[in-house]
Amino acid sequence: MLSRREQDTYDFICNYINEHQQGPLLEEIAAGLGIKSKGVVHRYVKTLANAELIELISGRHRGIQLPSSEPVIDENAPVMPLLGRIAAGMPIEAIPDQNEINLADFFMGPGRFLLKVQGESMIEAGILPDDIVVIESCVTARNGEIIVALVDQQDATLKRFKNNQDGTVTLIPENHEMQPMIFESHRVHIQGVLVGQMRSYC
Amino acid sequence: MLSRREQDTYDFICNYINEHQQGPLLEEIAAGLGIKSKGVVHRYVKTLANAELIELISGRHRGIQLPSSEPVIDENAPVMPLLGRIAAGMPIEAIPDQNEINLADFFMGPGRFLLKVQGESMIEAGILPDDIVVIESCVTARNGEIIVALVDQQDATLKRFKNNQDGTVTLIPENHEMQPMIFESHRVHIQGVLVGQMRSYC
DNA sequence: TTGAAAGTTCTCTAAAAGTTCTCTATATTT
DNA sequence: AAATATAGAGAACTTTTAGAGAACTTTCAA
Repeated sequence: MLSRREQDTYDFICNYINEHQQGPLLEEIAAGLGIKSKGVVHRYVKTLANAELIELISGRHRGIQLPSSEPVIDENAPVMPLLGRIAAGMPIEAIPDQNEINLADFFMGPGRFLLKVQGESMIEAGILPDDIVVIESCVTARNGEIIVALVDQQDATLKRFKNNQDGTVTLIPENHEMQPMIFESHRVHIQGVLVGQMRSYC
Repeated sequence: MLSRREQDTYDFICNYINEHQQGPLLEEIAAGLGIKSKGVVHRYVKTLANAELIELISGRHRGIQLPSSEPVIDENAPVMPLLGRIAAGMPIEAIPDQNEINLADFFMGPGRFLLKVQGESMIEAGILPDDIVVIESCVTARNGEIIVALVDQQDATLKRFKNNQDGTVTLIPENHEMQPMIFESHRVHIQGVLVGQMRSYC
């Protein structure tokens, strides 16, 4: 986590490189932030380099760069062939421009985790008991998204989310045998939103 | 269970981080709750950290964070943390002896491929349009399995399989608006059986 | 090649923010 | 009535953040 002035320094560097296609001098950063000592700026710059937000070529004039993003190629990538669409019609209709799916790309991402589903409250959304759901951590959701919500710090459930804009929220099960539940907003804390689902039949 | 003011503090922190993308100062919380002493606020904050509702970077200014979804994900290995079961009950019930799922193990195997689902014929089995299904190639199936069947070398469909033992088979859609179809066995060729299913909400 | 310009490393200062106390008061429970 | 949990004030202290500036080393261009 960056302090205020570290953040300022980072913002300045990004803007500068954007405009000039080269890194700023320490003294330019200092002037830009209203700091008189380049030693101070150098301290911030080193912190940013440490956090790998920038790259620093030691000693070099204007040796501040944005990090070179080298795409890492995974040798044994979890890639499976995607043959086509299945339904009535031709035996199997090919899908143009997509002939494989990378499972990692499909499901994985920062802040994501899995939960096993218990109960039938989301059955009409195609989420069955013992399915695995992929959740991305966050604290807010848009209306209509399916979320993991913690009510009163006690009960975690998977439900469709609706903010009623009057200090209450509604958690909607996708099962016509169950009723939507209305809670005061402060009782409901969002743990994450649903981004994927998977099921094994073995 | 949290006391009233602890709950207030937690709500304030969540809202603050939501709006500002950074943690609040103790004095900002104090002002927000109408408390004059930052010592008091610090006591509440420590309780929340203790309950692991927030994370506290000791000493740091604005060092209040929402809990980092701890399990750090290695982008290169198709392994994701499996946190537990979700439903009513405890916040999240841990699953003993299984805390991660390897996507490759979960889905991949020799002779397996993917198909994208078109149509709603299997909707009551939790298989929706645009879902991806994992199929394992084979030429026979047991009753009750969901298979990819090719009828008259022309029409490939995903249906539940039943061998009637009288020279006919029944292909059963999981949608009460559609009718099961009976074919003479020689007209139906099994392409593979359903072993997995996945869906992305992004 | 050489000197100005730029980067690096330091020490020092001060304000801001977090931490740890003690003290008080009011409910609520036993 | 005593014990306990909750709620708040505020003082004293430590650590972090922010900045100034001096001394030094390295880079780079005339």
